Amino acid sequence: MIKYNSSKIEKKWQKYWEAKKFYAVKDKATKKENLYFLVEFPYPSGDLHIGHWYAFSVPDIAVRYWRMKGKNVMYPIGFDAFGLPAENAAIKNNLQPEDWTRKNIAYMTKQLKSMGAAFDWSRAVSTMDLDYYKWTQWIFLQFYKKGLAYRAKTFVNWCPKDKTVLANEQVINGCCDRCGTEVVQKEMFQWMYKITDYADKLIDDLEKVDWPKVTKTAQRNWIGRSRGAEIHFLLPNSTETIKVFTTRADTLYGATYIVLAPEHSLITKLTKDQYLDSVSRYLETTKKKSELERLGLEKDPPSHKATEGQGKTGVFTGAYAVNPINNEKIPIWVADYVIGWYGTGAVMAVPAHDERDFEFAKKFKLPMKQVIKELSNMGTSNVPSEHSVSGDSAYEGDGVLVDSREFTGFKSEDAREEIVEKLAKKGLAERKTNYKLHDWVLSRQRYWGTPIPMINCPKCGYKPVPEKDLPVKLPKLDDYKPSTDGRSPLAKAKEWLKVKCPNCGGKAERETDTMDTFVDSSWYFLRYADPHNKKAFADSDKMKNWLPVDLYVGGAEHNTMHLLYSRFFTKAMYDLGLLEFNEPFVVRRNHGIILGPDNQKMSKSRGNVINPDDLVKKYGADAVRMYLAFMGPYEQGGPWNPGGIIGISRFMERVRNLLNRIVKLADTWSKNYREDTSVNNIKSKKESLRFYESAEGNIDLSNIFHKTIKKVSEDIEKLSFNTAVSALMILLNSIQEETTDISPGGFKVTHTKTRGISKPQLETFLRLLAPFVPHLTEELWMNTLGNKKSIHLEKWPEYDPKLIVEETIKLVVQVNGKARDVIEVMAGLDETAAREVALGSENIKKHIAGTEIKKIIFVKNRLINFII
RNA sequence: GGGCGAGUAGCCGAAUUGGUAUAGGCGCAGCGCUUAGGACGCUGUUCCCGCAAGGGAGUGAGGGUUCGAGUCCCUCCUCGCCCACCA
Repeated sequence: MIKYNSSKIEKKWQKYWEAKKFYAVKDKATKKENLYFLVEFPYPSGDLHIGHWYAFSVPDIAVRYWRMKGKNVMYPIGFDAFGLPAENAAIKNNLQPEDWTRKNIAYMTKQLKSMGAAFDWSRAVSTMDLDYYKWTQWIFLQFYKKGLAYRAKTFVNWCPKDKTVLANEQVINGCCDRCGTEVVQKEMFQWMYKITDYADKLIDDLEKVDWPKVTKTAQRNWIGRSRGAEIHFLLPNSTETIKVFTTRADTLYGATYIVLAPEHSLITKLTKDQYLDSVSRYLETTKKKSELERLGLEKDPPSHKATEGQGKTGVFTGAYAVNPINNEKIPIWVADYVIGWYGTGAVMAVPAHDERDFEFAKKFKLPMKQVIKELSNMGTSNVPSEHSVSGDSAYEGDGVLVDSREFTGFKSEDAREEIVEKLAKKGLAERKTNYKLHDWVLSRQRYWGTPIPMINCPKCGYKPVPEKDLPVKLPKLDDYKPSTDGRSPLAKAKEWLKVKCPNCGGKAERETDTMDTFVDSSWYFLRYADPHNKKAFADSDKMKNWLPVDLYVGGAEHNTMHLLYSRFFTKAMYDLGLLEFNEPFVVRRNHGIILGPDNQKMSKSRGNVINPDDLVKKYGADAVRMYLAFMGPYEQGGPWNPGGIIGISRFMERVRNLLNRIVKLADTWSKNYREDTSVNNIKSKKESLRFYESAEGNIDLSNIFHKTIKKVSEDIEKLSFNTAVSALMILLNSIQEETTDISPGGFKVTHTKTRGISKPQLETFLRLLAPFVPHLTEELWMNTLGNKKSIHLEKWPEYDPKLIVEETIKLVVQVNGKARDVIEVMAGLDETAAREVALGSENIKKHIAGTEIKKIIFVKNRLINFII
């Protein structure tokens, strides 16, 4: 056999497909429905890892399948080119970020092409291209006009190492998600996107999309909608009130003190003189605390366990507030367990019914008052509650109110309504919904990003760059390193900085912050529909052809970042009349992560990194693709099994040998021996030939063929690639059992079972394999079988439901639920006949002998169960 | 602490949704390939008793529902991911 030179053959076909422009999809194809399959575009880190292969080459199977099914499938690719890692790497290597990134893009493009995926390179976009970020800026301006982009002073997450602000979503356990440095809180002026305007829609519209449950719940929790009320606590001798947010107005009678976050604006005003010292000391210490310390967490990132016994801290202000429901005077404390930015930054503490308040009250010996009783204790009010105040925990559940004047006896859910209602009439409360979601801080004090198209005029303030002046080009800077003062490096571009105010024409300066990379990637999927448009981010007719995205495959790490931002962009652009849909991705599927062979996350320091280039060199791209599809459920990922890929390699070799043998045999025989009856073994050889040339093929194989077509089709549609590969292996096993086996030296028939396979059947087999191993099947299709047109332009085989129906089935015969025999019977056998057959079995007779059959359970075409 | 998911052979994993548990692959073992070679072919491969026929046990642990449970319900254990003082 000729050795299969995978790298040579794969390159050959990649060039052929590219030259023929197979994958450059037209916006419209006659009589073909458009499908838009999207994978998350890669960050140009410089090297394609196995995870990229998993993310891109496996969905490519579905892309190729749907193309063969007659759809016009767009499968675009691009680069998320701006961002911190590129800039940091460039600093390290003493290069310009642009040069570093362009070099990586060039190299990764080469690597990506080696996958043999059906990417449409003619639509490739890169977020660092002027043509692209012009529109990132343009969209910013549209948002700005509608008040969806604004500048404000706010507490932000500041990474001291990367010297930039981070969005909330980019802070993991109080640390920078890029470098792991502990984040500090800083109050700064920042540009923000008003994503909070869309909080409700972002939650409610999750109903409309087919997304993984985890992603949906992650988004719901992240947005964190909670419905409750704001209650006003009065300050004696003052017109001011302290507003607190609560979801538990039913516990209002149990409020025994008020807690203000250290950031609360009223603290200095209301603190009594003799407490000023201790309060200001407390504020100082909290300021110095990191997020982690404030949470009472250990600093060690791996554990992050709550430190035992450390407990809560706080200080009394000397002031009191009046509970509006019962006019009780309760003390006002300051404690950092209350978060400044959430709700009103103040809470009413109900230690009897809230764990945190309980802990605090216990430590500072503050009173506790039980006002809720568990429902199970109803009617037995003399029995002390299990969760009495003197216990060691608070009762946080709903129940029945006690000690709450006219509301005593109310159920929690009713009391919540009634109490707020009563106070609202006096203007002392209002219903309120709060969200955990913050506005999205989009400005970054770094160089390598999209410049924010704003101008700061000393007279007129911030003014947008006129649209005609877009793009605001990112200037080349010799020293682009971040500065310690928090000012963006762009401030160093002295000439670039100077600009006329669009309002008054006076001297002004450009905004020097750049945008978060997540802004760039929040709309890239729109650009693919019309990537070369000079007049708009995308033409609306072209968008109609493709959008919204039909299937978006990517990693679960984007659940609360990219996927949330993209949805916000889509909704905001929809409201601006720029889009005709308000959800960007109809179907979303998360892929798993490939771990190292040691079941650990791949990392250089662990030395468990699998390099796809080496694998491609050794086994070929086809084998790598197919193995990744085969190794397990796609959503699950899992450890890389170094031995496993050999199985795929063997499978491919068997396919090759099968084709080569049969074609060679057929050729030789049709040329030399068709009419010759004198040669030994002529019968079986002739029979093989007859099968090969017959149109209907081997009837004995048609059942397995049609079953496989059905199975593989359904599995690909479900993205259940591993079981699809399995089915193909089973098919090959069946074919080989039924086919001529020839030794390499000659035409010796070694098996008696030989029945042969027809050319149409072989071709069907290759078509089924084409999405999985595009290069191998193309080689066999065009070279071995001599077809003129590419297999990737072929139609996907259809199955005939009639040929899937089994003639016989295996009837399982059970006695008392235990399988005792399996009998092959005609399909569709009814109970009476089945019982007769089953009772004929010796083994069944043995088990039933001497007893009476009490009951028979019969499942057609499956089993019969005798209960004795 | 909360949420979600998972646990099946030596390993990766299947299982028509409640109907023969372990398909397919890896690994391992045996045999074959009238020249070698293997990324070749065939056969076997859950455990225990048995020459075999056959029987018993068996899907993290324990219990339940059912003629029948990997699948449904309850309790618990382990692992993974996400969130986390959000009032």
